[in-house]
Amino acid sequence: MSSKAERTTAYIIETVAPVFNKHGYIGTSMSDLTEATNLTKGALYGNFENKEALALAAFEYNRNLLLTAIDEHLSIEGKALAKIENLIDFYKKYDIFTMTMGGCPILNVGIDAQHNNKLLAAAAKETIKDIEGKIALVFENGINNEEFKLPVSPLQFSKQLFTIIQGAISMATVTKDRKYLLNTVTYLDVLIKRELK
Amino acid sequence: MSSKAERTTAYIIETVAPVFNKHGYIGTSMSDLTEATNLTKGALYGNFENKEALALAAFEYNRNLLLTAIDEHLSIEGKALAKIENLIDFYKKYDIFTMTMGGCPILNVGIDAQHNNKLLAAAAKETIKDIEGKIALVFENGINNEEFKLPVSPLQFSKQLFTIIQGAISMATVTKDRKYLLNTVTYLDVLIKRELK
DNA sequence: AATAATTTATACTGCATGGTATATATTGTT
DNA sequence: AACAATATATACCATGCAGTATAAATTATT
Repeated sequence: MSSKAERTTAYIIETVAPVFNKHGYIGTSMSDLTEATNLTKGALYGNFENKEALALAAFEYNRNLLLTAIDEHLSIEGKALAKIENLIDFYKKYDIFTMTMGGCPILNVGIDAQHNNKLLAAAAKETIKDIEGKIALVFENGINNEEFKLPVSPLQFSKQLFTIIQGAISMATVTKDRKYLLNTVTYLDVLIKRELK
Repeated sequence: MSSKAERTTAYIIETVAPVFNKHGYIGTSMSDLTEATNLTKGALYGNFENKEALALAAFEYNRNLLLTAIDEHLSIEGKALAKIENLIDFYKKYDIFTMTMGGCPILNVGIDAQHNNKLLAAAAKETIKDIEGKIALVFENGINNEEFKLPVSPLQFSKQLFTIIQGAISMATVTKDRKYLLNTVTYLDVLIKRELK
């Protein structure tokens, strides 16, 4: 069983993660975190070196939640096209999925950290690369199994797909209107079936 | 001619605008602004009520730069399709266009202000609505002139177009890779011509 | 040119910030 | 159960924050 120390560290991370994701690195104060966790500064600084280490752990936590969900949706039984459609379907409720984490971590951290924290900005960028790679892998399998052909390389197609998805997330976030997610997803379903020949 | 006071107010806004856009509302301190403007707090508070009023004026300034550029690209001589293509072409160099303002104001302010400042968040949302309306108007004209037909309403098509564009901007921003803009624009050119029948 | 009005600079609030030193409490080990 | 090790709480830095009162300097008006 995990030690008490390990459990509080984990508790801190998961409690702190949505706070950082919502208010950003600079927008989150240490007292915001003591308030959220009901712990004192001593506890936080005993478990993490400083605010930056906390923010990085928080992002990594959200990032893993997201990557795990994507993996799950891409690893269902069936053909590559079904996996992709399943992933697209996941983004239909992406606002609900990201609700507990306080919004899309890639977008929030990626934009917030851009001019405020290099490590966080790099982590957001890396996460995009990871997701694009995961999607590209499924497209590759589809091609190898002679399921369909693509007009461009698997990675390029994956990038274009994720760009549109991320556009829907951005618009839905800024306008607080989930219709952007719904409409984009239905559009993507049509698009995918048309492009994959 | 404008008075000295009017000119300094304008000077403050245009100097402060990129600072706010880069570092966000909370991430920008009054001393950041005195440093950027080479003015003192007295001068800033003499021209603006508080930090929030400064941030709002700064966003409005960037917003107007953007809306003006969009208007210009949509008001060239010729058919509706040419106007749309001209707008899409504008976004190919959007990173360069937004460089002096420190990135896309809609995205930066829209995400940053989300949980930190209601007025700024509302302003970003409103700007999206304005842009969508402007694009939709062009599509409407194209339909009325029997230039083409659309699979959905002009506003809906405009929203879908802008969602993809904003996706490219988000991805290019977070990954610091302008290829997302270039590739998305070339993709949109194909898409538009295919959809407009 | 003299004066009134306005604008800017200076100096200063009170409060919040990230971080630390140390005392206290809790945990794990023998 | 006793003790050592570790984790947490408390109290405290120095610094930075938004904002203000007032003095100095600059405009604008007569």
